[in-house]
Amino acid sequence: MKDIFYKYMSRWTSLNEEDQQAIVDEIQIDEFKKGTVLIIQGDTPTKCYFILKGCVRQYAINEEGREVTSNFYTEEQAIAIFNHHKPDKTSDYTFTCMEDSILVVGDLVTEKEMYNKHPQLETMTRRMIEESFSQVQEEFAAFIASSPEERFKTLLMKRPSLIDRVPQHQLASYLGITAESLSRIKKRIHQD
Amino acid sequence: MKDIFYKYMSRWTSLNEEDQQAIVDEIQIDEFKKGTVLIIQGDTPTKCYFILKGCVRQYAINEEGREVTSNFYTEEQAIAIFNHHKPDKTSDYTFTCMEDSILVVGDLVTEKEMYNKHPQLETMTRRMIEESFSQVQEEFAAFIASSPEERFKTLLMKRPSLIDRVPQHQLASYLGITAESLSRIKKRIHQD
DNA sequence: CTCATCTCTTGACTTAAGTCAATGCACGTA
DNA sequence: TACGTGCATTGACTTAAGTCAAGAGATGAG
Repeated sequence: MKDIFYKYMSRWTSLNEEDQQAIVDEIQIDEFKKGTVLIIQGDTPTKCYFILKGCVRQYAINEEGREVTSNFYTEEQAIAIFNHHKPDKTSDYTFTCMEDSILVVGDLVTEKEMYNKHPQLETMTRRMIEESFSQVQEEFAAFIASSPEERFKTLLMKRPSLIDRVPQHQLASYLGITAESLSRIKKRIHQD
Repeated sequence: MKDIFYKYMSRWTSLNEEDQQAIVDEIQIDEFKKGTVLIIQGDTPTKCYFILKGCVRQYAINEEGREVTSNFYTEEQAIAIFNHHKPDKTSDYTFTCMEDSILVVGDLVTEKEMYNKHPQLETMTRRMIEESFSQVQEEFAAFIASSPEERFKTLLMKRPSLIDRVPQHQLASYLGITAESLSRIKKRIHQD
């Protein structure tokens, strides 16, 4: 499992193998059962996560008490929650495992120590964050410009595995439509 | 004008005043006329920008030849475009000044030198990027969960100055609806 | 001043998404 | 096995967003 993280990290840094291995040796990897709640909406998270295997859903309960899914994280994605600019530092979202998962667990409290200990780690994470940020910006721009049917088609193209891994009504929520509408869109598409 | 940037920067770093001033002394500030194109879709940008005064629109021409607006940047916002993960490093968007603007201009080529010269600069930019990223994630999640009317209301609440500064049909595009629909939504709201 | 261009509103009409409800199927637990 | 729960589909109906087009007003250039 650590190989996966090692390989992933190699994309981001010019650390020599020794330093890179030192970082990898220090990371904590845990297994979580399907249904595990990693972070609860309203709580202040002390951990961050990187997915080696599995799928994690990000959702919130809105003012009407309904669940609204805002993201699914899968293999080789970091669950990037930055809340230190918020006064109370609480998370607006709940994160749960949609299936048995294996995650790298980072400690937000000792984050700074890690940066001091491995000076190039900050460059690495900055670049990782930049890519994630860039991708989210692109996805957001595409979402704005798309109809619900186009959004579903994009999902089929870019993240087909989600279809098998998460319930359709949650996918619908993630696409900003109702489960009924998604059902109809699927029917329409399969007739084409 | 440099005061604005200095004050903004103070939020992000524990640099002493001297170091901070050194960075501020080094930055380049330019004025741009309304209509100036900063970055053209398809080109490879060599500059990045931070807005001291003014408004910049991000848009793309889609496959049907229509303009789709995906963001407006206003005072104290960085135009954060990270494309080094793309093979050809080109920008998917065009950026134009919606009004006369004053911008901090950063050079992407000498970026690394700046980080080496001011070691804490990287921490500062990482934290700035983290906040921007967090905000975009929140906006994206809210967008997904909202109806067009709710999106407009949110815009009224969070960024009211955009109403006076950009044409309504571009606002509509940014909200993912047609100009006609936005007109109708405004009418509906003003009757309430 | 005239004219062209751009922007916004509005009406008529269409389309698709939302709401409510019912049905059937799959799965997990006792 | 029976039952409860969760999920997906479907129908009836409503609502709102999209499309097309026209009209009016504002602005800038010649």
